[in-house]
Amino acid sequence: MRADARRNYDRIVEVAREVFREQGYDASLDEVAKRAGVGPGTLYRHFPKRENLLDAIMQSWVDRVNETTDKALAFEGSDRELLLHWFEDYVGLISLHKGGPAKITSAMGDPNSPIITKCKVLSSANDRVIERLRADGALRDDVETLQVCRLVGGVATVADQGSLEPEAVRPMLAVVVDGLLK
Amino acid sequence: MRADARRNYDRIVEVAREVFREQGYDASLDEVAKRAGVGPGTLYRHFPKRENLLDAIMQSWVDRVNETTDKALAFEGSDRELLLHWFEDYVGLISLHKGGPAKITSAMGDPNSPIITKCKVLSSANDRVIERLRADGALRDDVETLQVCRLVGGVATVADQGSLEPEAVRPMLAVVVDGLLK
DNA sequence: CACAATACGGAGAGAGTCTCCGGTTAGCAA
DNA sequence: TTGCTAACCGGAGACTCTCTCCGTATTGTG
Repeated sequence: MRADARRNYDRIVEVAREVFREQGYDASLDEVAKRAGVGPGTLYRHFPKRENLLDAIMQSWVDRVNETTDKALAFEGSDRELLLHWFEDYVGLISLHKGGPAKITSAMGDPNSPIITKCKVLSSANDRVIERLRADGALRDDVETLQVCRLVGGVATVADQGSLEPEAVRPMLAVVVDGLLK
Repeated sequence: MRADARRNYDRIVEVAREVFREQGYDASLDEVAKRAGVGPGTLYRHFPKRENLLDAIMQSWVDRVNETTDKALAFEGSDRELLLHWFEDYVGLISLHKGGPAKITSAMGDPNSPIITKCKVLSSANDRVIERLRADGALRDDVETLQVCRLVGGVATVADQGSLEPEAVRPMLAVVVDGLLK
């Protein structure tokens, strides 16, 4: 990759992160290009689809997912509390910007999504927590990771679209937790 | 309302129902107008916002909600089965077209939404079921209707956006049911 | 049958997406 | 340094969708 291309690529990602945070995932890409000081052509060459841009934005986010999971697993307390905290973390992780929870959760089941590798990261993280609980014998038998991701993703999506406070989200997550544990 | 206005109004609603079913809630409104044989001006005069059109579409749907609720309450079986069946019905009721679950569920908490009266209908229906279970002493103490609507709406939203089969949705609803019952 | 009042519809402004291609620049070889 | 070429840039513009404005047409009434 040529140096000027790299420069533009990085700048676009940086600006897009900012714009998406301000205006949500539906923000105008031409505005992103404008703010990054490049033409629309440059943006669309680097990121043919909106989701390719999202994928690039989420590159650095992977580390945060893993760190968060480590901390969640190191938690000392009841299984119930552990799972509830993890779900709250999970919601936080996918709520990067307005529209994020829906986008990420629906990409979860689509092998052709440009952000599928990011979904895999998240799914694996969730799996670590689930397996830990399963090993404790705390979980119901028929629970699978994808299902859990969808359930918690659903709560996050509703919270995102209804601009709910964390205090309104917790009780919903608690219901899911209770439904999953023995 | 003048006769020609009434005619156009009805025709637009009828066509919109069809177009939304075919293409989802994001369908072009100009296309709706075109198919209804009216100009865009006419459509936007009757329905200033997309949601006003949705509200009109859902007018006849109210009866179906009430009928479905009656049937659900007449169910003879365990509380768990009753609630699971009701949730499946609920998902079906809000899955009128692609984008429906998200739209309806997020309008649930917004008093200014044009479809708020429809949300109230749904919320009341859900309340009837919840209260019946509460009277049986089957429910946890801190359960409230709005929360339940959001939880099930979240599942429906995820299912809608991921084009999930009913067989994939049922286990998720079962988790919610187990989390709500004592 | 005439005449308000009401409603129609399409041209077009504005915003967003995305492409195409003439012009520019980086990086390398001499 | 200079010159060359592959790689890259950027913006004009085609297309789509939303929504408005206003001259024209239709309805229902006195």
